[in-house]
Amino acid sequence: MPELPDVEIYRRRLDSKALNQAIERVQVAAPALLEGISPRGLARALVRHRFALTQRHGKHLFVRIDRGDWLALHFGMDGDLAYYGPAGERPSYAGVVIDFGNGFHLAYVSSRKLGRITLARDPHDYVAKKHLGPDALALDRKTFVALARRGRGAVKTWLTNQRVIAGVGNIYSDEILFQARLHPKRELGTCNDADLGHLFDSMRKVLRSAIAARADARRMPHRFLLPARLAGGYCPNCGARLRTLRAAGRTTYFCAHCQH
DNA sequence: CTCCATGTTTAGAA
DNA sequence: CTTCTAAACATGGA
Repeated sequence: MPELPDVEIYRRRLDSKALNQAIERVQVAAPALLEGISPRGLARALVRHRFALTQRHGKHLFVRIDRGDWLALHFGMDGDLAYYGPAGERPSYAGVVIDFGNGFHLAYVSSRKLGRITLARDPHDYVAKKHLGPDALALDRKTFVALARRGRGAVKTWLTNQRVIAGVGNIYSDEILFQARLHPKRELGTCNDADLGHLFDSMRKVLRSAIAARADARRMPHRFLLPARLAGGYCPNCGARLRTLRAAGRTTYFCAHCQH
């Protein structure tokens, strides 16, 4: 699930539970998740330290290690963060488990192992190296419109390009375009100021609603596409059967009647 | 067995 | 150089 809203939920979970606890041990069950650092190196960076604060940029989560670097987490297609106590059970597919002095644990969970864990000097440095665009929720309307004016091609491809704007992926781009009533393949160059303003508003509304719904489609407003898509099929606006196409290399759901 | 999946990177084509 | 597509990554589920 990990697009911007999901990662924001992970960030808040870590923030409310796992800060300022002494790290006693780091177990790496899936070394393939680590990028540019060995299991021993990761343990050396973390053990006897504490997490001080968190930060998020797009789909990337950063955790400041006191008197040290930042832990940078990306979650791929199915990554998750689980926090559990002494009585809790280690989740399946826990690739990295951090044990705290209070008996609690933080686990990076992923079966497909498409995410990555690494150390960064600081978030800014990491964002620059990855060529990430501005965070979707930190972006103001003027900058958004200016970026869009420079963009080319299908609006969905542009919106999901992390080098343009960081945080929007396949699932939420469908929701944003549905709310903005824009066809996923609509050429960006044919969008006027009203279209772009509407797109910006929809992006903020969708991302903020998703965070408020704890990134759970079942808790989202019933006028959203997401719950309908889970249920399997009809436009919550006009009732037409939803259609699919391929855009930006991925399956795209949309309403041909409402989106142009 | 086949196909598909919420992400990213890379190779190759146009 | 830009843009797009397909494949690859690893694995589970329908």
